[in-house]
Formats: sequence, structure tokens, C-alpha cells
Amino acid sequence: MSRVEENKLLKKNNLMNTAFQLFTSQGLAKTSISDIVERAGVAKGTFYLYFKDKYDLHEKLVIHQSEQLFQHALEQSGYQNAETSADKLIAIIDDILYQLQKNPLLLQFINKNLSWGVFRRAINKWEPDYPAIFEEILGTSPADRKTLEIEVYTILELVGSTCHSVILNSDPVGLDTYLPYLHRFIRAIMAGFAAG
Amino acid sequence: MSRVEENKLLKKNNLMNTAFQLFTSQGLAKTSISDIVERAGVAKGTFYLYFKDKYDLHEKLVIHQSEQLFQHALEQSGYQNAETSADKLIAIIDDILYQLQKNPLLLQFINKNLSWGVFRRAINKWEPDYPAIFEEILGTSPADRKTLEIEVYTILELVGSTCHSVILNSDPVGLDTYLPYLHRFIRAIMAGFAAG
Amino acid sequence: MSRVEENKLLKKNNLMNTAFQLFTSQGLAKTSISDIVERAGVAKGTFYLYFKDKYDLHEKLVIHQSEQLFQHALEQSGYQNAETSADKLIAIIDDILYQLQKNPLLLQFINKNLSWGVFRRAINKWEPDYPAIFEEILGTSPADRKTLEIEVYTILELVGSTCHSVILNSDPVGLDTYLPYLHRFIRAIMAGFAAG
Amino acid sequence: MSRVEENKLLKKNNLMNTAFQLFTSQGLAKTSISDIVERAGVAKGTFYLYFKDKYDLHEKLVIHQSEQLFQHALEQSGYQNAETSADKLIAIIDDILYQLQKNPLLLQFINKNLSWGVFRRAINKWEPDYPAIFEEILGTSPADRKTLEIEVYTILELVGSTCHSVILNSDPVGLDTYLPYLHRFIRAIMAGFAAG
DNA sequence: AATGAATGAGCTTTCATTCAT
DNA sequence: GATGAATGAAAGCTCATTCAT
Repeated sequence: MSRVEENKLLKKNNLMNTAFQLFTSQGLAKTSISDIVERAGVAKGTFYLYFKDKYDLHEKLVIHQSEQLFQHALEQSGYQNAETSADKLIAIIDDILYQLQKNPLLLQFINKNLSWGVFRRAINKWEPDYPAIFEEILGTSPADRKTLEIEVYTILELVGSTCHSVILNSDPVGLDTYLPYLHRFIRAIMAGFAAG
Repeated sequence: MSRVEENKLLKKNNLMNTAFQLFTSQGLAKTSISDIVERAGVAKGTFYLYFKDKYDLHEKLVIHQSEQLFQHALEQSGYQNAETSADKLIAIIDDILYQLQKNPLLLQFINKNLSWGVFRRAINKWEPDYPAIFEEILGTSPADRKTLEIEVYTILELVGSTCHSVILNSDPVGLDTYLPYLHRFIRAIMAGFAAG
Repeated sequence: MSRVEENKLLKKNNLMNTAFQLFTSQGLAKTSISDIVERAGVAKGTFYLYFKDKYDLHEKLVIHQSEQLFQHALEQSGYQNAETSADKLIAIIDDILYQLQKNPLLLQFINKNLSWGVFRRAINKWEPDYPAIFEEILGTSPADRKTLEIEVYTILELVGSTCHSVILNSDPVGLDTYLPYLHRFIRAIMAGFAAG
Repeated sequence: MSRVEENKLLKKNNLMNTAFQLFTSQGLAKTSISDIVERAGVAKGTFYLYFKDKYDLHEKLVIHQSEQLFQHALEQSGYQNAETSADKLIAIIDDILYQLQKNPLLLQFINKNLSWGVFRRAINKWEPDYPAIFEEILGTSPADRKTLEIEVYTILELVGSTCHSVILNSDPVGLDTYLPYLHRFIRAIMAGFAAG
């Protein structure tokens, strides 16, 4: 990468990081482009060299952060060492929850945008042979992929939507209390599938 | 209610209905107070007689719509006739999903705001003796209320977050396909509790 | 007209007059809305209550000024007292040229926008029975109206385009020198028609 | 011309041609330097190597295009073969109108900028002995040159301003209908001179 | 000579809010 | 209570221009 290219990347990252701080601390609606560039220390015009508007930047940020989150989980959770499918999935989810608990700003930001679509994209980016990972985790033949997708989709949404309030507000209970329940739910859902 | 009182209520409802249409069709951020009053056919100043700002109006709208939704389910689902707890809960949830499917605008509006807190408030409004309804539905002693809350909280979040994409985008599958799975998940979760 | 209505008209006229001064002194392109409102002593938002943008204001100004110009000529030139058609037309044109010579800013503004279409509209506004005026000036039956239109169109364009440079720059000669020629041209054109 | 010189000329022509397209399609005011260089496929800085700003480029373009127009008329109209002065002038004008009719973009661009000054310059460029051409066309002694200039000036303005609307909008009539009238007007003007 | 990233002044436009009527 | 003209702060965005490469 040339010197110029490097500098561009730095500028872009600078803007994204600054925006992330502002979006999480004061929300998308109350953050103006002026706020972002002022804090990032660049000129207003520079913003428009990299992003169409603040919604464009926000979207790119959501995608980026989600991908980071999933990739970390796939790489660091050690799910490969777990025995059953349920254990593998739980290992991945626990890693994600662990990251979010450590980084509540990130949780607040991703909010309820943790989604199946982004997960699918993250897997693809990390390992293009996406059905293979599925098999590795869930130990099922590709023929049932649709059912698998429904299962993972459901669990993902369940995790994403329950943990927001649990981690950030301890409502109705805190994460420590909730986690055992969550594991049991996940096992229940997967067992249901197995039985079905 | 006096003639004047009635008129005020009409004006307020007019503004809320108009705002609902605009919020669902173009989003909260892109809807201005000017838009609302223009379409409602009242003067700008009038808005401020009833609401602090558009966020105030929005919040009132979310609460109102959610309460309507839950109340309809409690009154019309006939959950009392179902035998098991799971059947009762499923009856209530199916009624809610039926309403949302018939009214996608409402679903889009409530978005992922279908929440446990609102549900609790709706129950309270409908029947002040809120633990009693819990017992009626779930057949458990008040001592386990915390556990019950977790259970209902989880199922509610599960339903709210999965059905958004399923109903509006048929992603990953349509509601007809998804519903049997959802029922099985709910039963699995509840059976898990029973077993636990 | 109510007090409020009067005030609105005053505000609008104020903006138009101010804009006219700025457009003529520094051109449309170099005049910003900020310039206009600042000099007019009103808030920026007020501009948008009356005009879509500066081009909208400019267009309204051109139409307004042209109409004033023509109306003055129709009312003050005394063309009715002239004998021949050519004399009548020349009386009208001389009045217009007299106005423009006295008011070079106006000439500069209207620039080459003095047009047949605006003339037609001005006549209509002043006296709805527009063919009647034509007959009065040109003494011709309505059957030849198309030919009349061509004649007047040509003379109007001729006057409009030649006099700009003649009055403002005395190029190739000054108005005093040019006027006799112009009269001769007009008579020549009209005689040509009569002959044809 | 050296290789480098040639390259420079190519770049400059490239910019001018691109600008011409943009100016005619979207107007001077709405065309930015960014638009021009982007479409021309050169860097922004390059623009400033050849032009001061977009107005400079525009002016050069007007002059260039007008000169081309007049030169074509002087070289291709065959006016030398016409007998009378009026016929010669009409031959030249018809050639110009023919060019403009074939190329409405050019007409739109030159707009009402077809002017006596440019014409004079074009003649000078084409044939430095400019009074001689005048004599050739109009068959008059150099002593009356001022009168000649008035005559040509008038006819030029007449043609320029009437034909814009006639060719582009067929208003008040189309060119085919208008041309015979125009010829008669020109003859009438010239006869008036002769008589005067 | 050519580039194009960066600038930032300054433009247009929006819109919540006020207040005299 | 209801109105809506007026406000002006502040947003979004553009673009001519510069200058290190």
C-alpha cells in the first residue's frame, strides 16, 4: 500500500472511530457530521470523501463491528473442542456475550442489529466454505440446511434481543443469573430439533 | 366529558393517527412536526398544546399501540380455554402474531419495541392483580415469580425479534413455515423449565 | 386585506426589491440568499416562506418588471393618438426605450428577457380582450393574427436585443444616433408586411 | 509542434469539448469544475493549468464556437456568387441558420451571445483586411462604414434573437415558416438604407 | 506537467419553537 | 384554545482552490 493509500485508510478509520464514540454516547440522531469532523480533527469536506452521509457511515460501522464480533467468536471461542453441537454453539455465543459484556458501548451500538444476515456474511468472509462450518458446528448433512438456518436464526435473535436488556439494565435479571437459563433454552431448542 | 374536552381529545387523536402514518411510512427521523400538523390540518402551535416534541408523541404512540395489542390478545385469544400453560401462552402469542400479520405497518412501527416492560404495564392496566393472571396462565405459585418472569421475558423477546423479519421479509422463511417451529421452541423452553 | 395579509405583502415586496438591487448590481450568480435576507433585514427562514429558491424569486421579478414596463407603455405612451399603425407601435416602443434609458439597472436586469410571451401576458392582464388591442394598434382583421404575431414578435426581439448594447455601451452607436435608424427599420418591416 | 505541445493541446481540447457538453446540457451555473474534470477523465489540478476558472473556459468557448460559425458561413455560403448586397447577406445568414438548425446544442450554448463584436473579430481573423470584405458584401464605399456597421449590427441582432425561440421552440412559428418573413425583413431594412 | 486528497468558507435548506393576533 | 408568520440556530452539503507528491 502506498503512503497515500495508508493515509486515506487512517483518515477513514479515524472518522469511523470518532463516529462510533459519538453514536454510542449520544445516539445517531443527535450526532451531526459537524460533531464528528470537529472531534476527529478533519475538515468537513473530508467526511464526504469517504461517506455519503452519516447513515452511510453508521451502516458501515454496524457491519464492521458485527463482523469483528463474529470473527472473534469463531477464532477465539475454541468451539472446535466442544463435543456436542449444542456445546459448540454455546461456546460461540458465550464468547460473543463475553465480548459484549466487556464492551457495553459496543452492545449499545449494535443494539438489536445483531442479525442473521450479518452473521452469514461474517462466516463467508472468514471462511468462504460456509456450509462446511455449519456442518462442523451442527454435524448435519447439507440437505437440512434450511432447517439449520431456522435454528441458528432463532437462537441468534433470542440471544441478541434478550441480552441487550439483561447486560445493560440487569432487567429482568443480570447476565450471571440469566446465562444458565439461556444455556438451558438453547439446549432445549436444539434437542427439540433433534427430536423433530 | 364536556364538549370542549371531547374536542381536545379529537384533536389529540387526529395528531396521533397522522403521526403514526408518517412514522411508519417515512420513519421517526425524517418526520418533522411540520409534516404532522400539515397533514393533520391543524396549526403548528396546536401541536405544542398536546405534546412536548415529536419524541414525546412517539413514545406515547408506542405505549398506546402495544397496550392495544396485548389487550386484544388477553381478551380475544381465548387462552382460558387452553389446557396446559404452554397452550395458553401460545394462544396469546398466536393472537399477537395474527394481529401483526394483518397490520404490517403496526409491526414496522413497534419494530423491536415489543417488550417485557410494556407487557407488564398492559397486564396491570387490564387487570390490576397482575400476579393472578400469571398464575392463571402458568399455573405456578407466586413464589417462583422471578423464574416466571424470566421465562415470559425470554419468550416475548424471542417472538418479538424473530417475527419482525419473518413477517415483513419472509427471511429466513415465511410466517406459515416458521410458526410450527416457534411453537415447538416455546414448548421446549417451557418443558425445560418444568424439568428444571 | 387584513393586517396580517398586509404585512406579508410588505415582507414579500421588501425581499423582491432588495433582490432586484442585488441582482442588478452583482448578478444572479453572485447573489446569495444570505445576501438578500441580510440586506432586507429579515431572517433566513422567512425567504423560504415566500420563494422556493433564488431562481424562483428571479423569475417572478422578471415577469413583474416586464409587466410593469409594458403596462406603463400601454397607459402612458399615448399611442392612441398616433395615426398609422407604425406610428402607434413606435410610440409604444419609444416609451419602453425611454423607461429603459432612464433606468439602466432595469435594462440590465431584464437583459434579453424582454420577450413576446411576457408581452402577450402583460396585454392580457391589462386588458383581457387582447385581440382588440392588436386591432387598435395594427388596424387589421383578426383573421391575420398569426401574421401580426410574427410582425410584433420580430420587432420586439429587434428592439430588445439591439437596445441592450446601444443603451448600456453605446455600441456600435448611442441611442440618440440609433433611434432614427430603428424607426426607419420598423417602418420598413411594417411596410413590407403591408405590401406582402 | 513538439510532442509535448501536442499533448497539451489535446488535454485542453478535451476539457473544452467536455465542458461544452455539460454547459449545454445542464447550464453554466449548475456545472462545476469537478463535473468537467471527472467527465474529461483528468485530475482537478489539471484544469487550472489551462483555465483560470469555469467562466474563463466558458468565455473561450463562446468565442471559439462563434468564430467557427462565422468562418463556416464566410467560406461555405458562396455569398460571392449572389448578385445584390441583400442576397449576399442573406446567403451568409442562411448558412448560419442552417448550421444552428442542425446543431441545436450549439444554438442553445451561444444563446443570445451571437454578437456584432464577435462577428467583427471573426472577420478579422479570417481575413485581416476587414473593410474589404464589407465592401465585397455590401458594395459600399469605406466612407459609410459606420452606417454599414449599424445595418449589419441590427440584422445580426435581429437574426440572433428571433431565431433562438423559432428554432428551439417553434415559437411563435417554426423556422420554415419564419425564414421567408426574415428574408423580407432583411431586404426591407436594406432597402430602407438604400432609400435613406 | 499532472495528480487528487484535503481543505474550509460559505452556500442552501430545515425545523423546533415562539408569540402576537 | 388556536393560529401560523417569523425566527435563527444549526444542519447538510458543495466546490473552487491549494499543494505535496
